Amino acid sequence: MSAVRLLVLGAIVRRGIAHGYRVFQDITSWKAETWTNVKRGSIYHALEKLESGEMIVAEDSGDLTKLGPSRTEYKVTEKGRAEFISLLESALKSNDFQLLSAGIAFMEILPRQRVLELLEERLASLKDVEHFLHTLPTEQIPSEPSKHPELIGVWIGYFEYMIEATQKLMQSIESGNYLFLGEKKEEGEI
Amino acid sequence: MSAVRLLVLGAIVRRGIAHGYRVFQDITSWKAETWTNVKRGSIYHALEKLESGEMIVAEDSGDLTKLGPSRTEYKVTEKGRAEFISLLESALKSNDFQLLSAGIAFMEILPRQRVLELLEERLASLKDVEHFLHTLPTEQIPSEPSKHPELIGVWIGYFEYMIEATQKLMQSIESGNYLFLGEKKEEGEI
DNA sequence: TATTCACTATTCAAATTTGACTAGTTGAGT
DNA sequence: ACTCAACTAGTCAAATTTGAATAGTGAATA
Repeated sequence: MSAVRLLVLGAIVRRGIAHGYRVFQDITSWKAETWTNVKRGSIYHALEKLESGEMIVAEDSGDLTKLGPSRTEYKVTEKGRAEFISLLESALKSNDFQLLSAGIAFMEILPRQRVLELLEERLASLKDVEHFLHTLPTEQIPSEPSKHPELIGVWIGYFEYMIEATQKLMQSIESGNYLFLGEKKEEGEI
Repeated sequence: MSAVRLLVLGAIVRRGIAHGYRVFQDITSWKAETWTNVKRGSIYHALEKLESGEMIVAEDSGDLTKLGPSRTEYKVTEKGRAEFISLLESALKSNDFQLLSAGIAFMEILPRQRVLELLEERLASLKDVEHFLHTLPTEQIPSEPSKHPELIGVWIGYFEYMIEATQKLMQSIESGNYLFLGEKKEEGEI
């Protein structure tokens, strides 16, 4: 599963209400050319699919006074919000980096403890893959691509980095950074 | 561009001749569940596209004696080989990790010096992105996803790792590992 | 020997992604 | 006033990806 639905739902959730081009603008402004590469077309398609699945509804009212080309504004339904939470949770568990990125972007929508649980799951899965990669045989003059030391090496390094990054993220969350669901600014003790 | 065409062409190049399922088997055996995630359907589609573009040709002869369901065997044409080289070169330049992986898998098909040039280009591009990421503002309580310190941080770390991995790879190639195009086993000096 | 399971091999429809196109609005310069 | 470029907003066809369906063969087993 790609990150498009998660990003689109998240963009509308943040705004409360939004039309396609606004969602596109928001997402591309977040992306920084790197962690997202969502095209306009995919966004409009996702909006159609989400609408037909009753995750979002088109709002006719809104600023009819506004200028510019006509547009359709959408709001997220209850069902859509549930879907958003579900996508967000699997993004944080997934070991796909694009999904993790989107997950981090929206993680404060979940309770702190829940995020830590999900990242713990992710960590376990990353470690499994890393371990598996270490079991693969390599050959100095590789007889087939899967045995290329550089290929295996670069992937082991990647998973090592992902493990480290996940642990650092968890520590940062554990140490009280950011405001998660149900938390208030300026807390003293508790 | 995805890695499918590169992988399919590469798989046929390695075999000299191959049918779709063989290509699928080879690719999935290389992948180790991690660096490729190519589905059967995509391979057959790629074969059709490559055939219609005259990158490969179907061979009717071959082992007619072989058992099992009927199949179509393909060979790579001159044009296809040129395309393969071109895809391989852009894969090694690209800062997409999937493409780099496929590029590494086949890199010995190019001359050593050429691979180093391509990786040098990749390195420059990675450094540009890393520098760009450092210019992005962050906020401790992020007002929008793009300003999330964890998000930016995790991506900076990722590019740092990619830069490091590319440099290590280049050093390994420079130090004489592997046999590239035009090189022979068991060389003494020169 | 009939059944079931696993493997080989391909095809196809449906979902998704991409990139190009249309079209209205605003603002800057001439 | 006129033109041109840039931005806003959306649509659409074509390309690609996905996952399920089909179908043949061999091997095991009850």
